[in-house]
Amino acid sequence: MTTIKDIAKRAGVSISTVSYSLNGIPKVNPEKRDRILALAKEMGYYPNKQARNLKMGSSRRIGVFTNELGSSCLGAIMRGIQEALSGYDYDVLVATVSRNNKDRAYRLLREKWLDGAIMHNSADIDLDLLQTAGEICPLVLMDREPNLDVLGISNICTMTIDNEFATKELTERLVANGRKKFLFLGGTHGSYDNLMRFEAFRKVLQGAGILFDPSWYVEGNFTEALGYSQMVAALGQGKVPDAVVSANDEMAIGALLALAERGLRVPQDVAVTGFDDNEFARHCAPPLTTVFYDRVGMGAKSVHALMDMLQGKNENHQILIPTQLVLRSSCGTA
Amino acid sequence: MTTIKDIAKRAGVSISTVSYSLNGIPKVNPEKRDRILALAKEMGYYPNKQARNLKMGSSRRIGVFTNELGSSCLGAIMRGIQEALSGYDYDVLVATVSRNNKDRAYRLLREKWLDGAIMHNSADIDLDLLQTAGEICPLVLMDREPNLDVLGISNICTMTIDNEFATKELTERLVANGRKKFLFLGGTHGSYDNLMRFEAFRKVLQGAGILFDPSWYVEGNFTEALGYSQMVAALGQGKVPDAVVSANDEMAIGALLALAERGLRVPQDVAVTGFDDNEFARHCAPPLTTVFYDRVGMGAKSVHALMDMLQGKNENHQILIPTQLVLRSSCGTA
DNA sequence: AGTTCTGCTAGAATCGTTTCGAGTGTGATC
DNA sequence: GATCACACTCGAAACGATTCTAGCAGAACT
Repeated sequence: MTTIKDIAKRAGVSISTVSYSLNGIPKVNPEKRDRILALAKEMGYYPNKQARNLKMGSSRRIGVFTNELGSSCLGAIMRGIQEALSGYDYDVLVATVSRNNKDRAYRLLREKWLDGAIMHNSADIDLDLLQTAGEICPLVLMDREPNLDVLGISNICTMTIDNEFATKELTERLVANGRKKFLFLGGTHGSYDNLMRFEAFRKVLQGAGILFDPSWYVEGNFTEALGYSQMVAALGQGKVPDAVVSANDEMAIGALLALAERGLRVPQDVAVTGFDDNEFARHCAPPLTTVFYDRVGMGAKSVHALMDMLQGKNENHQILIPTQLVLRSSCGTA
Repeated sequence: MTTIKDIAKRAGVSISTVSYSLNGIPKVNPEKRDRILALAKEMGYYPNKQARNLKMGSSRRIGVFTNELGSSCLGAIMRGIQEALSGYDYDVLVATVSRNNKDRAYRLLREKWLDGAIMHNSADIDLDLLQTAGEICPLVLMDREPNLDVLGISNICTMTIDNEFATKELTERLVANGRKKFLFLGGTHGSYDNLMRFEAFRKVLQGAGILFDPSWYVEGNFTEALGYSQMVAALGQGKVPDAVVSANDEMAIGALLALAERGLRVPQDVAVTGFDDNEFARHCAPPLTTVFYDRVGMGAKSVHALMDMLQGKNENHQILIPTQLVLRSSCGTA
């Protein structure tokens, strides 16, 4: 590691002169500055960010917290984050946080001097952790109720998918298609997305004068496995719908499997829809009608929101991510 | 930010005493130490890692470099990395590196004081970047030729999938199934994985006395789109195989689409295989025979390898990731 | 000639830690 | 009573940077 001191010694000047030269502060004799710059290059000098940040009181680092690192969804978001961040001189620290390892998350937040953080799938993150986080640095919250101001947390942006519009569009389509017996395959209890999707769904049915039996809401956890088993259970109880609206794609896939096993044809007998437009939605049998939203864009937007907040702009901003209905054969109206 | 100084002042002791107490160094009067610890807690003290690391000369941070952040494959690896890392007190910095943004990668490496780095998809990373990286910190290289010692790079582990075994198993199965006219759907030129897979494939055919026309190797780039278009092109040129071996799942899916469009039945007319056991391999029509390997485990192993190297153990170790054939209906022998 | 201004440079303090070396007071030993 | 070990504590120097303050030339003014 060559340091600023080494350069100063070799150049026969003081460290302040070197620092000024390196930072382009126009105090130094241009000739001398060029000599120092050349020397720095020759000696392979790279500034020690650790020291620099300590002195400057910022870390130029943002954190990304999530509880489901493996998901392709986060992958896309991360890509967006990275791409957007390459414009600013920041880097990214990634950490998983779940209910189990809260203290680790706390420690991370306080020790690492994050300049900002993006919380993904934050519905699963404890409120007091959020509060703590919000006190430390600006935050972008994904998939979380957008009315956090109640808690007195400032310095926060929320970013949510336009679940309402998407589900409305989707459900109306099914209604127009003549479907009458709806089954809703719900996600994890407490999930904001799930709640919003179900609410919008219910409202459309209500508006259309279609009776929805609450027992036809079956609760899954966003996984294919539970989508399958809950669908099997429902069919076993004689709940044979002509439309299954699933809170996400994975569960919809599970439902497709269960329906196929029972000999029910999709979409002739039952229409099935998902949400997310996952990689396999296009490829399953039959291809799944679902809702797309730009995840890479979400990542990028979250970065820009964070950077805005770091500059004192646009606090408590609420970002709504637009959606797009992707019609495929599983819903029978493609 | 409460600092060690604040605590010292409030406790009426010197900062060194506080530091000793906080670090459990048994020099301090136990009573006083407890008092200081309590005070630290009360004041909400968290050590500033930035300062600590500067003093200690390490960052307790590893970097993960990749060129394809969005992939679900990396997602799983990241999960493994995080899980394994939670045992050590390290955190993770993620960066994308491609041929285009080399300087950024260089800067990152030199400025961030990484204690180690994991290079994913490193086949796409320039050699001199690797060399630089290797000089700075220990490295784990994924998907890269395992004979780097030639270059005089030390402090490196490589981690590769057992492409040879997997492809051998797969191809032999197809041969035993009576397939004769093979088409190989290759991945990006220069990819280590692709090369190894093709080599193993060719060897099996040779051993079985089956002639392989080199023009029946069609080059894709691991994407579904090119898998599709290359398959269409091949069929258009009259290359109608009875088995398509694809270097990965995505291209295999593309091929499935192309074959279906031509009215060729899978697996009756054509057997199709993939590689990776992606999320959708199970769900496509027909379900895809492919090769599974434990990506979460790869992440974890890479961390352990890195930690070993940090302790001066097991340099230049080569890790082979075992594979598992996943038989589904697309190959006709399930 | 004396003063002020300007351009450049050096020194020192600082960020929040760790840790060495030196210093204190106490009790045990010679 | 002097010596010494011991337990404890403190001050100060680092780590590698930034930046304030002050100083020193020489030029330009009165």
